[in-house]
Amino acid sequence: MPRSARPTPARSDVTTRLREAITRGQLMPNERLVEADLAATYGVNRAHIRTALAMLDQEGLVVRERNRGARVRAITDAEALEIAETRLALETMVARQAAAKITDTDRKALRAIEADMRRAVKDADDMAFSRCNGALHREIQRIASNATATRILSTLRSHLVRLQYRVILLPGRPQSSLAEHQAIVAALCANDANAAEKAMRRHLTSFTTLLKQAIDAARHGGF
Amino acid sequence: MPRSARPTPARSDVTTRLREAITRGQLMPNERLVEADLAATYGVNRAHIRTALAMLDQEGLVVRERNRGARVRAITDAEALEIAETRLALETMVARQAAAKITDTDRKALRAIEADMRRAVKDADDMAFSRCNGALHREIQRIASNATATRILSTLRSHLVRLQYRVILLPGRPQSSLAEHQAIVAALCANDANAAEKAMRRHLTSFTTLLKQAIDAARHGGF
DNA sequence: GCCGCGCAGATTGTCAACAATTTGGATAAC
DNA sequence: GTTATCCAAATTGTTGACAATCTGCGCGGC
Repeated sequence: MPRSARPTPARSDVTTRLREAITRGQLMPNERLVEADLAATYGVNRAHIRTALAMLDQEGLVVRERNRGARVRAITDAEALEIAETRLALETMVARQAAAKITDTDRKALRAIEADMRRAVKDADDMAFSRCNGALHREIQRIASNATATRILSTLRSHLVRLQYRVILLPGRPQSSLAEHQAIVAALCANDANAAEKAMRRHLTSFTTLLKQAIDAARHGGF
Repeated sequence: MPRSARPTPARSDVTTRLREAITRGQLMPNERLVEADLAATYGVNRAHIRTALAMLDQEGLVVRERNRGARVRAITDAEALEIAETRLALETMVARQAAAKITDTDRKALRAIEADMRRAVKDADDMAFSRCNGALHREIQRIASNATATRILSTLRSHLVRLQYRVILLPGRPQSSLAEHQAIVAALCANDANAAEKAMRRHLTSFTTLLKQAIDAARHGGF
């Protein structure tokens, strides 16, 4: 039987679609998530929305109060830093593990992404740079093949994506970030776990510091 | 109105009860979780069970296959090590943060738990020791007040509890574990972030190593 | 004996209706 | 003008029924 007119048009993962809507900022923090509305929007039953909200609650992207419904969880500045630091701790571990497991194929993949990233910096293409950034980190996680850490990092990232742009758009950030990434790639390709961990720590420390500055600037300046 | 005959007898968190049933081993790995049965067991509606299963799925404690229901997720040996290593990375960070924030009240609490632990070792009371162990780690997390890391660690722990006993019951383990914990407490009380991180790393590295040995022994020996 | 076929039971997926609760505003009292 | 009270609309919580799907078993053909 051809599935031309499929009965469930990708309705299986409303959770994914809702998650993306939140991380992309289409649903603003503290915005109420009315089950009936969401059901209508995504063309599914209220039960689907209900379980999706339960999962996103567990994931920390929404909060639910009994009889009061769900809202997009607004993360505080302090929490953003917590997340950035937790990410740092995990990604340094992942970098170390990746250095121990890397193969020639992996090296090629890393260098390809690095080349893309260099190009993006030269062209001053922030969007492309951001994509390469994500791709590189994900590739390192794939090499480390630590499913547990990868899963946790992906949920942490979903909380950070919105803030990330503030940092990337800082003047001179792409250049220094590129250098940091190159150091990471070099260490990984050399099988040097210590150097890889150190390079990743330096990279993410710098990210965290800049994030902190961006947050402070937002608080005092134009909020 | 008095709530003598309360309408919802703690039915609100079937999720918690299910989670505990799994972590305590009352529900075995790969055991099928039939919604109707669970609903009857816990005296709630199938919808409750359904959302509980969705959350525990997100948490990684159960797996669900479409139209085939949910089962308790069986974690592999490799995964157990992944989890232990991830835990190590997070708890070393937490130890560092706790050292930076510790107050006199916190110091007292830590020393009290340490005393309990010493007593448990002297009495060779493994259960009490295990409780103190958990209490100490939780207290350190509370001091660090990194909600993000604490949340992640609590789910990681839920995966490790069953394996934990294998390690604790090894001969001589309580004694060496006690010494490791004392080093951690001392470093924390001295506000020494570097020493605290180092002590925690040593402690959890030793735990991870023993866990690895226990796994290998189980594989080759009597499993 | 072995393999495919199909049926019945068990189980999950979907849905709509109803009950319970909250929320905002209108109304009345002061 | 302010506050308290109550009602109606909106929203979530709960339940049961039905449809879709899977699973195991018996039956028949070879």
